Amino acid sequence: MKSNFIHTYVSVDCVVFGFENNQLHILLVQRDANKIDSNNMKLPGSLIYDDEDVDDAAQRVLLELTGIKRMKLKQFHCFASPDRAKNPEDMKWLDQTYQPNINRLITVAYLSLCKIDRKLTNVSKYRSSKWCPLSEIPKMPFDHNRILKESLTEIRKWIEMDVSIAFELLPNKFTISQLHHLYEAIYNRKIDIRNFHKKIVPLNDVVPLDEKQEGVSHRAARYYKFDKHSYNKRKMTI
Amino acid sequence: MKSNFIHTYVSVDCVVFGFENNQLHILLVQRDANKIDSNNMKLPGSLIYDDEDVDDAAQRVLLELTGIKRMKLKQFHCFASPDRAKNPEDMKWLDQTYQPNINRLITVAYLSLCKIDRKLTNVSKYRSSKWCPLSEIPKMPFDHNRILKESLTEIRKWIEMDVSIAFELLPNKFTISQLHHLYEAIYNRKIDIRNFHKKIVPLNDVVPLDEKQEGVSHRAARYYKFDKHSYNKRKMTI
DNA sequence: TCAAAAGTGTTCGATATACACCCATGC
DNA sequence: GCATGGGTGTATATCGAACACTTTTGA
Repeated sequence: MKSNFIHTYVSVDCVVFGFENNQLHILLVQRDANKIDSNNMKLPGSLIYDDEDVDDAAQRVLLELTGIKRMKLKQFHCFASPDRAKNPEDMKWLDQTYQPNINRLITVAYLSLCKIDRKLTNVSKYRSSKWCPLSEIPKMPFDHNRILKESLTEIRKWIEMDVSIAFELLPNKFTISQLHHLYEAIYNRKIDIRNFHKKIVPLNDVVPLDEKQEGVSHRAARYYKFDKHSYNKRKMTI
Repeated sequence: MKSNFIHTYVSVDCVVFGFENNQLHILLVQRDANKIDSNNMKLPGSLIYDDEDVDDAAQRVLLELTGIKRMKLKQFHCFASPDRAKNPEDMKWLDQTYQPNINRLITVAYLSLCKIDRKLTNVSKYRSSKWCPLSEIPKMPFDHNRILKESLTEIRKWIEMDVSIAFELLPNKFTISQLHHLYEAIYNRKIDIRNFHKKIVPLNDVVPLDEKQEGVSHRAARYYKFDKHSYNKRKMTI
């Protein structure tokens, strides 16, 4: 009987995407209450409880972080390098935050999506959270930078399998231009707007409203909404 | 400080695909030495060691199982339901095989591929392993049946991202017919052979050999080989 | 009337699908 | 010569990429 089988702690970490000013943002939390600077941010996450599936743990983290129940969420990878939590500072933080002698920590990473204009109602645990533009992500503890990087290829796969996730990132009323910029941000490349329009037209679940933009110094764009119920019946793809 | 954060064991389980007689097969291992029957099979797997990444653990399992180093391998999901190891028989087996009081077990599932005609050199640990046709998979312990089911959608995604994995399942010399049947098996639907040929032609890395089938009672099929090196330089897709 | 973004159509090439016949071989 | 599977070609529809101009609005 082997004695060195691993007995470890397991955490979940969530990469929560938002979209604003034509840029993807990630929701980061402050790691320590006493150190308030942007080099002190991390992905939101938590150790999992003993009666909790990892999916449930991720939902709990998101609920505590945003006040939103049942957010869209997708597990994408388990990170388990033996030295992912071996940085002395990270180990000290684990000691203080959870309990001493966490000698190894495996994490399951999740993707999630949030309308960035939603009012977030942080509960206790997270002193401060912040939407950080993708271009300004600081160095983070553990392997959180790597997790974030891999989440970018995952969000593309996800949107290809299920367009509806795009609309999780947009306000309820949005313009085609916003949707277009979102796709450009996710794929990190220019997408021809004329061809883009043509792809949207056949999507019956993207429905034009009578309402238009107001107070813009150019032709006002029409607002659209996404009909989730109708979509869930017959799936579509962009 | 919460006391009910989980301190758990972590395992890897591998779904190893093979292909023979136009059917996908899965490599299963016998669970107990003393109970020799087909209702006693499971996915190959192992607890991970304390200095081991999950990827390495999966490689180790495959090495012990097949004698092959560095098999193609892809992590696809972490299964962590609190009651996935709560069946009394499964708990008893964990007790006996590893150590007592494994109260919770989380597993990370892997996909892998093997040429089914390779001679496997089992080492110690696995008394017996067996290629089981997909259509004859028995009821297995833990959530292994669910893991297997999810692996089927994963292998499609994988082959779409990287054709070369198809050739991991075929002999070094193969006919277009074999490749065709493999695709039909993976997608579980008929694929028009004429159109299939047309897709293969432009793939420069599938190279025709001078050799043909012998002793078949119909027109002999040409053998092809897959040029892995050439492929790795410029990726192609089917 | 100008600036700025909204919105619209056409052409072309590539790809996917559907479908039917001749070829080589062993019996 | 016939049964069996191997191998090829053509027509059509669909999709994606490239590309330029007119419209609406506020300033």
